[in-house]
Amino acid sequence: MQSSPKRPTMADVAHRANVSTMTVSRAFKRDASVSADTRDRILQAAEELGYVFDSIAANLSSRRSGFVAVTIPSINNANFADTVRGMTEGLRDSGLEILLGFTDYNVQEEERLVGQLLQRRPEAIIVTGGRHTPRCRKMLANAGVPVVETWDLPSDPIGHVVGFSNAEAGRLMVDHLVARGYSRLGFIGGDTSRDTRGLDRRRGFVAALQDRGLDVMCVSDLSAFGALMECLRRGIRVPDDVAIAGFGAYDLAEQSVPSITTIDVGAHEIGIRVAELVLDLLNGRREPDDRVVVGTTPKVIARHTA
Amino acid sequence: MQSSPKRPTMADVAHRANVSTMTVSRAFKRDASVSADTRDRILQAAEELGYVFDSIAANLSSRRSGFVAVTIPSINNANFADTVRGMTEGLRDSGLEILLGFTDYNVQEEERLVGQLLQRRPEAIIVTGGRHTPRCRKMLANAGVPVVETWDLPSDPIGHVVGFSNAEAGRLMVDHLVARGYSRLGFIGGDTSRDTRGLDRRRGFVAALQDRGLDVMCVSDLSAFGALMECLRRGIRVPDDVAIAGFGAYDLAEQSVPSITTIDVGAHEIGIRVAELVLDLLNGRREPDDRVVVGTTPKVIARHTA
DNA sequence: TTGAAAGCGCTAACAC
DNA sequence: GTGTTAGCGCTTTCAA
Repeated sequence: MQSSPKRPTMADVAHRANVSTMTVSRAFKRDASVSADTRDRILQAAEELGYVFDSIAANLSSRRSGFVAVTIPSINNANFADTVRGMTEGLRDSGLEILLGFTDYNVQEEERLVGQLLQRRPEAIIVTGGRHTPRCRKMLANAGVPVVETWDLPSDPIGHVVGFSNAEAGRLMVDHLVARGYSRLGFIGGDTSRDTRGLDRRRGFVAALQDRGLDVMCVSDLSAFGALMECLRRGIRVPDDVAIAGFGAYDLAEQSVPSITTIDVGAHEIGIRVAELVLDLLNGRREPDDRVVVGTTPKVIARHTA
Repeated sequence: MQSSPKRPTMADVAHRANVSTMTVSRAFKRDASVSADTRDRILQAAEELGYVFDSIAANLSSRRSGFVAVTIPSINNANFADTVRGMTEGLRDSGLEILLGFTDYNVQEEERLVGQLLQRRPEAIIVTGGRHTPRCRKMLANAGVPVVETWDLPSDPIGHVVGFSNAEAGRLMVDHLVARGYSRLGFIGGDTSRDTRGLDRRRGFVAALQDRGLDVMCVSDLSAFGALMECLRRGIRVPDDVAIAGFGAYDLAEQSVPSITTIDVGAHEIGIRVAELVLDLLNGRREPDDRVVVGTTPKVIARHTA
């Protein structure tokens, strides 16, 4: 599958342009200390040879991979996708690429994934959530690069944090519902043992209910839409007979008729903030040792279902 | 940021376990030709030293990156996310990792991205769509690794193809609508110059209309939901006053009341098929030179809006 | 089953 | 502004 003979290397380009490989190397990283003339010759020689820069070799030599490793639970989730998009935007023009992995909401899988990602020598590693296996924590702590936990506010962070309290988000919604006069509240979702952030929101929700001595009835995440549609099918009036609130501020919740009351956690902004933090850390604008905790603030978006 | 002194290398592990680095290397890739006893010693030494395998060095030496490069237009799209998920599943246990990049529906950006990805020496490259800049086509054609175009059925493929005709998908929906007695059809979306697949669907749709001499009114993609909700707001009855059909078979379309007629293109299956193809190619189960075209078949899912 | 030697294709560090 | 030297940390290849 190799293009017939053998890929050209910098040495080939150097030879053709009558310079040393070092000069070729400089020309390719826009190092100012190459004369315009020389650079032109080099780039032309490279073009003629069909030379493609080999970053693996560059990475090994410079001991910089150019990667930021990122783990998210799933790619099929608009919230995490927004966060990754934020990171992508924030890292644009930094020369860093995102190496993305999916944990499938499973800490065992996360452990495996983190181990694998670290072998690629990322310059920073960003994980979703603050709960990990002991072995995973240890790997992260010993990685020797900045670690950022997101989408959570762990009490014992490994390194840096950009996120919010999921329990607090749950409480927030109870406050909202109670203020609207609802008194029999329930929670749909977040009961799988794997989505620990969903569980945290449920806990916060239930705890807030208990504080008030209220009953339980119905609230959810994306499933709010499913619940709403089911109510329509059954002729249950929303929000008159029952209120429904979601979580995540999906586009869908806004479009929906009636539009769905939800919590916006600023998923995209989390990504942006993470990127800023990582760049500050990597460029020495921030000391690696001062642990940064960026608390983002979930907000209730009051709409028509609650 | 380095763990104080210096990361341990294979040589350190070898030294501690009283073997050569070569034996350590073998132990780490579960090479059978290492005695169980020796391997145990090595793994223990590695554990004690906190050794982390450096795949960059391994990649350079073996000239295998372990990467499959993948470009998709956006991470915020359930369809492409499904495809990536399919690939992830299909490549699990193959030792290959996905290096994902986003083009933002922009062929210029795709060109830049492909250039960047190729520098990482992927073992195969998978791109979304069959339209690329000339320079991008050239890079792909000369990459020296399998190239797969997806989500399209280009007339002049670069390498392999796993996809479907977007124009055909457009026609399919016209057939469906006409069969249901609708005669004034329109198309919402696919008019940005960048989403060429959306445009193709529109073309197929319009071409099919012209074949029948019909008027134009309203059809869409995810926007079908938006259109539907707007109709509800205005008291327009769907599908009595107007029919609405979407594209992509999002969960939302099924949940929605009324549920939305749509086209399922088997996004997840595309990912699975791509992974199979790539593995066949890489393992020599298939000749790299026989161009494979896997045509997937979009299907209309008739529901309540049309 | 194990080891020695020779790189992989770049860049750091230092000359000039 | 450009070149030389010496690796980066692994694996390939060949021997034993």
